[in-house]
Amino acid sequence: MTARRRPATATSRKPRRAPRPIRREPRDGERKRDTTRRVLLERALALFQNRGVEATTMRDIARAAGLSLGAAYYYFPSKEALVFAFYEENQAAIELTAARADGTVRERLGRVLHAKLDSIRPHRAMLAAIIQRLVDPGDPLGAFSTQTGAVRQRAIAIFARALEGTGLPPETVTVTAHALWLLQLACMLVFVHDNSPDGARTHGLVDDGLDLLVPLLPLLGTPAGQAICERVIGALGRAGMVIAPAP
Amino acid sequence: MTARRRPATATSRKPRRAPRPIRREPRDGERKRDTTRRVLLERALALFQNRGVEATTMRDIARAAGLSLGAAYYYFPSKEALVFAFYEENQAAIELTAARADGTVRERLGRVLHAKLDSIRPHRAMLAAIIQRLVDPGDPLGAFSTQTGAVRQRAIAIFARALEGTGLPPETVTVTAHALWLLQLACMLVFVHDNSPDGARTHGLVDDGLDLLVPLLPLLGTPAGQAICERVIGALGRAGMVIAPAP
DNA sequence: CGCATGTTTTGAACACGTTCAAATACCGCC
DNA sequence: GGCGGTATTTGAACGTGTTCAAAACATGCG
Repeated sequence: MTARRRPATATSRKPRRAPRPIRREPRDGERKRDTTRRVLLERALALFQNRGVEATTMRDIARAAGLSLGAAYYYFPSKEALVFAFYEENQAAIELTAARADGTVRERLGRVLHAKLDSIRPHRAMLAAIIQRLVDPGDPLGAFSTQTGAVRQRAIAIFARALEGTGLPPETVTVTAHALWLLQLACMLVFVHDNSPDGARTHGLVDDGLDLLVPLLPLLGTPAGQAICERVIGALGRAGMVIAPAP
Repeated sequence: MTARRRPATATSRKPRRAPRPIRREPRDGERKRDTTRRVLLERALALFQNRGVEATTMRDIARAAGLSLGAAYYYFPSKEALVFAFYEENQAAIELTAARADGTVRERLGRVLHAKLDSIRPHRAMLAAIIQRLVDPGDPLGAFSTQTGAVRQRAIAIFARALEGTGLPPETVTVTAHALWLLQLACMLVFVHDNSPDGARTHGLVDDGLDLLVPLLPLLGTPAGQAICERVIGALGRAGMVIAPAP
């Protein structure tokens, strides 16, 4: 599969060879360090998308960026860190496209969820390799960790904004936004392994789910619905989970 | 973390050494093959629980069972396979303890969920390492895969039996049992990283959740509830997911 | 320039999961 | 016992992610 290597002669200290010269053109006012880092990340994401995360080795990435293996680790402490960089980039991109506030609640929620799916479609193969970690509460790169808290809060805020037309009290909106974010995570889980054309099956599931859930939203404004929200917040609080309002 | 090894002298072809003699006493009417397999599994699970899955190497397992590395792979094709063996054992154990049919629906469901948590408590450290794979639909060892289908169906059947007193139509019971199984998976996800004494937080969450949900179950019997069930089944069907009735 | 100090780069070494050809044990049959 | 075939066992080798001491480069200062 790879080149055969010689029996590793234990003590073969050669003098350093001259490094291969690969262009890494800097951008405006960019430090050399930042240029190298950016190029490394670009090549890594390209490889991830072409071959998948698992199949891309750190040696591949380093070679594609014209660096040695160790240099790659100098800029990113682990392969995961490169993956997380993608995660952040994706969330920033979606905030730009899906945050419009016109239309009905149903339309706005549909736009957010469909946009999310569309934005990750090119990276499905890649996400399939890491989504397992996303849903692991113990993983520092997981969607629930404190490290990714900022990204998560921004994502939840988008749902909260989409709920603005409902007239529900703020606390209820916050709870519902959290629930919708969880729903989105579940949709991603399904989408990543959906091999129907354009992921039509998952998109259809999103629409069916929203058609079912959105008409029920006003019920959360009734006394009974409020009581349920209170109890959910109470139960989660007792379990040590804090539902923070969106900023 | 592990012992440092010497510089790996590259070309040290020694003749075969005599194998270390470690007792593997057979049980009644057991083939030698089965004895070795059983001992290997026992030692592996013990190591998993003491040190966690990640920290336990296949070399450790082989050594603990008095085998060489290759021999371990002769019996189990991968480390995962050893983990899956635990999964099956655990499910078989819980079926014995949690399948009693007396008490109210609330009591029966509580018994099933609490028993599940109790049964995995000794293995929390171990599950923390594999639960990520459990929730990955693409993983052959995941809870959703066809390979684990038999175990999953048995687990869902337990919930269906616990719902018998509700008087809901069979189809509704089936849907609800699937939903409860999903809920159980979520509880496991929480439980695995719950460091409160005896996992009290998660157990409390289970009770709070059931207190909230069980009183709503009769609503599923109303025409509106029936309609929702129909639509859920329809949506899942269009998405290519089949809800199979328990046997 | 010479030298020191910090930044970047290098590749060998490490432990891991897994594979495999070969060696050894086992067992029925003569 | 000896023979032949199967079952089991062995450990070196492979490719992987990651670490690390040292080398190479950059920059500031006399």
